[in-house]
Amino acid sequence: MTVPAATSSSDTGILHVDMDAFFASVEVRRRPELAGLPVIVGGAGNRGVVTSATYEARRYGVRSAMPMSRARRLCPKAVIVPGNMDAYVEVSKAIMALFAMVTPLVEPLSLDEAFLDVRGAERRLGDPVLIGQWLRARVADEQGITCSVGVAASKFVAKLASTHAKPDGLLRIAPGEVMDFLHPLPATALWGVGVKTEEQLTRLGLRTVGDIANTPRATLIRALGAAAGAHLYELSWGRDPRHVVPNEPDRSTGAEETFASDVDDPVVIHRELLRLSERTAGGLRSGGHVARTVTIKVRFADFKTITRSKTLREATDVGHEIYQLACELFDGLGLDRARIRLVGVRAEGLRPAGQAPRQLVLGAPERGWREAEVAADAAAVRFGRGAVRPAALVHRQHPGLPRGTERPPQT
DNA sequence: TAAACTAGAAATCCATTG
DNA sequence: AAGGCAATGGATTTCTAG
Repeated sequence: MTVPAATSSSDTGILHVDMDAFFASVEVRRRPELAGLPVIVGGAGNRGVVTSATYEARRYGVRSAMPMSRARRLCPKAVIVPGNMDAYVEVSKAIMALFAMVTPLVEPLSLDEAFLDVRGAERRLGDPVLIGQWLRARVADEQGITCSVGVAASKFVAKLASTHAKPDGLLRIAPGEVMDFLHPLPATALWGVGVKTEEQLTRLGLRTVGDIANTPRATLIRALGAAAGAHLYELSWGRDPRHVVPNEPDRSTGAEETFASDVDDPVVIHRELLRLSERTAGGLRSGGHVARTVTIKVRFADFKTITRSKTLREATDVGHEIYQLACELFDGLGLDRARIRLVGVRAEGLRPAGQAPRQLVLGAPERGWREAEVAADAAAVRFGRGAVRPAALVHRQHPGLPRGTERPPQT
């Protein structure tokens, strides 16, 4: 990688920092005997997908989000390891702390990547390229993993640059180089262009970013909708006014789970809804939030997926209230032992807890639940998760028995 | 063919309200 | 009085990304 000495990079103050093959890299660092091998992180069960893969595995065509069965066929000698989310969160905290040393203007996109606006740090730390190299060295030293950095004047060019630099590289795109860099790229390189948008673009005969740039705005808006059309047109000319915004508040939190095998027993479904509701409520409480809208998601055996939601007048962070609502929504579907692959529970319309004090209605059925759940939160901190849980969830989880096959306790 | 999980944004449809 | 309209909030789906 080269850093042109004569160029000032002070006009490109946005960095995109992205760990290389993050989960897989952390696994390799934890288990050095895996170094140099094709390693795949993902659900080991028969229904898992690839979460992350080392470059050795990618050479065989393994990609993240790929069904594990397919990945195994592509690369039979790959070492498949289950994820250790706690370990990834820990590394994530460390790198985010490193970013914070550079600037308060850090916008995390996920556990392993973030935008940094370093325009205010130049006097103190040097130009953006220097800062990028410093970050890469520190991440390598302290975490034993590599990362890549894109440097540009805007967020989306910085992101494309880091992708281009991978693995273990840094790329700066100067303002004068943006068009030459951008226009030959396939349209799918643009943020927001996925499978469906690509189909639309192909229908219009548009393959590259340059093709989009040379298409009338109105045509794009007609084909893609107001927001996406205008957005893509602007991006294709290298225009991206979005700022680096730290700490966007959460808008929703939730949990979903795919059964090890399809379930048609409503009792099992309800029990799962309870578990997911408790987890969702725990997420609300740990974030200091309450929510007004509860959404359930049901995916059937044929992969058809529906959602149903309901909005409360009073926001809540109580698992049992969420569970009640989730059950109402599920029962309202009127299913007759349909084969279900996945259920999920989400809480939306988040607001800070304590803003609107909960009215305690004497004799209301949910009275006391919140207190019980807060106590359970505290016990979980002291004794570990699962120390306290609803009775309906106690007789669970025989090790080795696939989820979804156990019978409900007879009443 | 086999398809996790978490999340945000936008589009569409619908009902209510003024 | 009737009808239309905009604004708003909610429900649902769809698309995208890591």
